[in-house]
Amino acid sequence: MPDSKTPSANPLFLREEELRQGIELLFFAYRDFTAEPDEMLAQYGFGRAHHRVIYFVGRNPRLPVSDLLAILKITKQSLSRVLSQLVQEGFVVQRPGTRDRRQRLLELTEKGEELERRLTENQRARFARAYRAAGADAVEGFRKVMLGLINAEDRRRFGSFEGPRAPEPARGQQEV
Amino acid sequence: MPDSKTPSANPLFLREEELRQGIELLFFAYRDFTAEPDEMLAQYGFGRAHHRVIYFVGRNPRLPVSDLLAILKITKQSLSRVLSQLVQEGFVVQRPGTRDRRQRLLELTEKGEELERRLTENQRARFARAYRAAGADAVEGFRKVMLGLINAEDRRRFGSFEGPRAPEPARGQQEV
DNA sequence: GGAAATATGTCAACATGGCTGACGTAAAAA
DNA sequence: TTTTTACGTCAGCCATGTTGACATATTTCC
Repeated sequence: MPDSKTPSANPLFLREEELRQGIELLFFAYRDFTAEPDEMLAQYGFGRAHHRVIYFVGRNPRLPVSDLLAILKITKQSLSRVLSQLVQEGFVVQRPGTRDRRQRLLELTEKGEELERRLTENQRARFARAYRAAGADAVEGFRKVMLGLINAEDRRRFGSFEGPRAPEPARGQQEV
Repeated sequence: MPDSKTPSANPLFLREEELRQGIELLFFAYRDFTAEPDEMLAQYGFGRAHHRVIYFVGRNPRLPVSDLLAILKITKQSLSRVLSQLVQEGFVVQRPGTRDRRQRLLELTEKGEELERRLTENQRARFARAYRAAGADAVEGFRKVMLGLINAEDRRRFGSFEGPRAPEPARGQQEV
C-alpha cells in the first residue's frame, strides 16, 4: 500500500497536487487581477462588463458587434445593456460599416480611450511586474500553458503555439 | 521619429503587445476554464459561487468560515446565501470547532465530495492537457508568472517562489 | 466577574450582469 | 422579391455581489 504521507514516492499524488495548484493559481490571479480595475470602474458607475467592452473595442477599433459577442460569449441582450450605456455616455461610438452597412462598427471616443488607458495601465503594470520577476523563459512557458487552457477555436487569436488537440466539441466560432 | 509599422525596431511596442497578450490570455483562459463547470452546476441549480465554496471546502476540510471569506474576498452575507443552500441540500456540513467553539468548521459530505470530484475532474483534465502540451519547463514558468500576478498576501498559500515585491498597500489578510 | 472583542448568522434592500423569449428594422444575398 | 443577416429593443427572471443593522454565543482582557 502506498504511503500517502510521502508525496515524492507517489507520482499520482504529485500530479493531483500540481493540477490543483494550477486551478487555484488561476482563481487567485483572476481575483486580484480584476479587483483594482473594478474599483476604478465603480467611480464611473460601471462594472466589469463595461471594462471588457472598452478593452476589446480599444484593442480592435472598428470592431463589429458580432465579433465582440464572439469574444465575450454573452448574449446580445446582455451586451446591449452595457454597450448602450457606453454609447450614451460618450465612451464608444458606432459607425455603419462601409462594406456592409448593416454593421455598426465600434470605436472608442477620446474619452473612452482615456478610461481604457487608466484601466489597462493598472493591469499592464501588474503583468509587467510579474513578467519581470519571473524572467523571459517563464513568460514563454506561461504563454504556452495559457494557450493550452483556451479552447482551440480561440487560440488562433494569439501567435504561433497551437496547444493541445483537446477532446472538445468544436462549436464553430468566428474570428475577430 | 520611430516607425510604428516595424515593431521589431521598437521595443516599447513589443512590450506593450506582450503585456496586452497577457491580459487577453487571462481573460480567455478564465472564460473557457469556467464554462463547462458552470453548465454542470446549472443542473443542480447552483452557480459559480457554489463551485468556489465546494472547491475550497473540499480542499481544506474543517475550514473556518472566516478563512473561506479571506479566500473568496466577498462579504459574509454573500457567502451566507450560497453556503446555507449547500448546507440545507446536504453538500456541506458545519461542525463547531473544538479549540474555539464559536467557529463552524466546514466540511463536504459524501454527496458534496462527489460533486466536487465531478467539477474538479473537468478542470483538472483541462490543466493536464495544457501542462502536457506545454512541457515541464513551461509549467514552472507558468507558476512563476501566475504567482507574480497574485497579491503578495496570498502568495504564501503556494510553494517556494516569492514573486515581485509589488507596490501594493498590504491589507492584512489571514492564512488558511 | 464583567466588559469588550470575535466568529458567525440573519433580514432587508439594492445593483450588476448573466439568461430567455418575442418582436422590429435595415441591408444584403439568394 | 423573398429570405437571411446584423443589429436593436422590451420585458422579466436568476445569480451573485454590495451595504447597513442587528442578534447570539464564545472567548479574551482588565
